[in-house]
Amino acid sequence: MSMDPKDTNRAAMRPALTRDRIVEAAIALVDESGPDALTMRAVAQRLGAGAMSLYRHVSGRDELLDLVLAAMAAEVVATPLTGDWRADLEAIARDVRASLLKRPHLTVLLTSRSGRGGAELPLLDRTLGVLRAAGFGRRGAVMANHALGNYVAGAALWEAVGLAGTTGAERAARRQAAADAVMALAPDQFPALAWVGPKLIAGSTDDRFEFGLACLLDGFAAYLARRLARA
Amino acid sequence: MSMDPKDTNRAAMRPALTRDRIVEAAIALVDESGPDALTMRAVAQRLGAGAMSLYRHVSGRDELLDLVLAAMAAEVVATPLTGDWRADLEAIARDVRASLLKRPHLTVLLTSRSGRGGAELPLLDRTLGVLRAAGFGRRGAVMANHALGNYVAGAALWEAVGLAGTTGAERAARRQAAADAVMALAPDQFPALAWVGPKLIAGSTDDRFEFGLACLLDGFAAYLARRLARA
DNA sequence: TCTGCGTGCGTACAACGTACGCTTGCGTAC
DNA sequence: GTACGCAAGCGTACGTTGTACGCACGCAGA
Repeated sequence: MSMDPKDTNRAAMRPALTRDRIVEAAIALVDESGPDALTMRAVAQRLGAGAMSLYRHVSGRDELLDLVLAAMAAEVVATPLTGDWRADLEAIARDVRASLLKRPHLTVLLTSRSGRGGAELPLLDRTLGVLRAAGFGRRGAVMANHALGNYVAGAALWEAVGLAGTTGAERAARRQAAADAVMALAPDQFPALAWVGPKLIAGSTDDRFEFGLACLLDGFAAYLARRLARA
Repeated sequence: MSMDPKDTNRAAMRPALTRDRIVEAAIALVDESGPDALTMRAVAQRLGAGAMSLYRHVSGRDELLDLVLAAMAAEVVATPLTGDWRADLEAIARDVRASLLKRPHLTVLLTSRSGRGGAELPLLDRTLGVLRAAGFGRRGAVMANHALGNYVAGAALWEAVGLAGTTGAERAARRQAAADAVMALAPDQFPALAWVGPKLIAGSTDDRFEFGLACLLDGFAAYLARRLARA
């Protein structure tokens, strides 16, 4: 009797709860329904489980968020390095940005949370390695890493916040509305804004990202040149 | 009887509720007790009022957050411009960073929220004006503005998250703990990390900010030089 | 004096995170 | 076969949150 397959009165006929399955469900939930949807009850329901069952595998909502962050960090692709430091740093920056923008809701959710888990350590090591090979000293490498990280994080966060309205059409409409609002301002109050005019929303966000990245790397190159000249 | 000063059975003997007073109380609350303390009930209590009274002046928590954001943006000091574009951009970047770091809790709270109010327009106009005078074209000015904004926002956010543990002593301890954790890693797993070693936390955050800022502005200068050469 | 009407607030409700303790089924010792 | 222990799952309950609803009061105009 105990082996009777009909004995499914328990909801036990399901893949069993694990940390990984919980994290996966949480990510899917946020992807579909936005950051506010990440509640313990919703995650549990998605797994066909009761809310309190999650606490057998996760110490609480906070830890779940940390695990989600770690899972995202682990997903950052590791483009093979070429040996050209500039190309390598560009690749790293683009990969990280792409990973963050793939899940804008989570990006917004997670930027207000430090790296409590060490999930970003491989990325950090990669970046520092490239900087070292490029000729940076220890101090310079640390500072350059921070500069690059700050820029990429800031850009991705800004874009992710703007992507909160999910659909592409809605995003375009919002951009246009913002531009119209700016255009409607008194030109004498904001002369520079009036000067740029519609160009304020011209160009893709990709282009903007690349511009800033190029400027930053130009700065790195200049620093390296000065450093080399001193030696 | 109605004019009897003893008629204070109502709690009406208080400065009266206004949007401004509510926003002010909210900011003070977050400053003192962290982002989680910003609840409608807590704000009301700080004003000696009932929770629902706030809703006469503010449509809800969301609008209150927007108002707080606007108040912070309005607080950014406007250092007089010198005419030297590089010095002016540096001053703007430092002012914004300083304003954000003055209230790290609020910075964390607000970065996940786009500028729904137009409070940052004066700043935007200022920056674009400097870029225009520096010789940027419309498109270039917009991109440079974004690059600078992304960097400053990213740096300030990152620092603000780290500053969540309020006291200076606690911050230092946390930094040291993080460094120790990194040092304890297997050097063969993270060779570049082992290479930088204790330098990972050397230097002030101010220095790091200045380094990235200088690199970015070097990149701007290079762009301007190329642009001038083409013309 | 009567009639609004804006301001403040008390109550109530749904949703949240989660502490506590019960049930249930399996692995092992006798 | 029987008893036991243990871990996984979950039901209930509590405190806290944002806020909808409607009442009470004091002052303006008739």
